[in-house]
Amino acid sequence: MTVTSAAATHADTLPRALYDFVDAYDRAYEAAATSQQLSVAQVCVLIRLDEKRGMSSLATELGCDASNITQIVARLESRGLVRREPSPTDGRARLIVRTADGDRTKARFDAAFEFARDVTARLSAQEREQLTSLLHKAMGA
Amino acid sequence: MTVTSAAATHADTLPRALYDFVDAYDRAYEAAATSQQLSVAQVCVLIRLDEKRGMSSLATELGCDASNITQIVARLESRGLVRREPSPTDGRARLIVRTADGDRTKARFDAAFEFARDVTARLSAQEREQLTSLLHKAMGA
DNA sequence: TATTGTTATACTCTATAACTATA
DNA sequence: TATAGTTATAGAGTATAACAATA
Repeated sequence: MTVTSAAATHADTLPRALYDFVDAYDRAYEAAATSQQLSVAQVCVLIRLDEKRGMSSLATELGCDASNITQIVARLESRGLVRREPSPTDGRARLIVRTADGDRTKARFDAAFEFARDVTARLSAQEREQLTSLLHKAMGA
Repeated sequence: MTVTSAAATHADTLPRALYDFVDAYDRAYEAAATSQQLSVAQVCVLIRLDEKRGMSSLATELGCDASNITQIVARLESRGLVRREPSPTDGRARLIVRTADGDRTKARFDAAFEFARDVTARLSAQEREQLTSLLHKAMGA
């Protein structure tokens, strides 16, 4: 998804601000992934491996098919960023583990994704609190 | 589905709220596209055709390669949602035009994308103004 | 020479269906 | 029977490179 937050006359409406903000976020996220030669999908898996876990758990959380996870994990594994271990409790399952190399790559991704830090830096403590609260409310939290 | 997704825990920090909000927005956007049998990329092109325009202009705005646009437009054209016209002023260029059917499909997409309307409905007038303003500031506007 | 757009190619994401091994 | 994961397959997005036609 992509957009131009063009300086439209007075596109000062909330829907437009939402669109532009999400677009900026998504672009920054993808750029950070690309900086580590990763796709967004690969990052989505990599960052969810702070603890070892099974594929079906990942598929559920990411809202995609299990066969999808198989392929993404296979690519991450071929690059040495994760590895598969047999589950000690379930003979069918495999646990995905992020390797030390994967840890370093994730850390570099985090460092490259400056967007959230920029947002934080541009707002006062009170504004940050306000924004956090408004976003929760906007989502129906 | 896209693997761009969300998570389960609920930390009250701004970075986390940003991530969750963008994830919710992206998922809703994709669902609206899917409801019209469109990909997100196809929607991105379709909604930018309120006026006829060339491919390179679209490629620049969307931040992708021109060959990419060629393919997306070809798929939209094969479904009758857009058509290509020769440019009257530049023999190399083609102008992309959204057809009447494309107009209707875009309108149905807009109707299906309820996210922004939901956000609006959940906030008071003052909160909407606050959020709009905070998002602009957060982006460095 | 530079630009507009296309074609060919290759890789990735994604879902569906069929399959295995295990529960 | 149901679940965890894989394989095969196919459609779509994406970029790069090479190309044609025009500016």
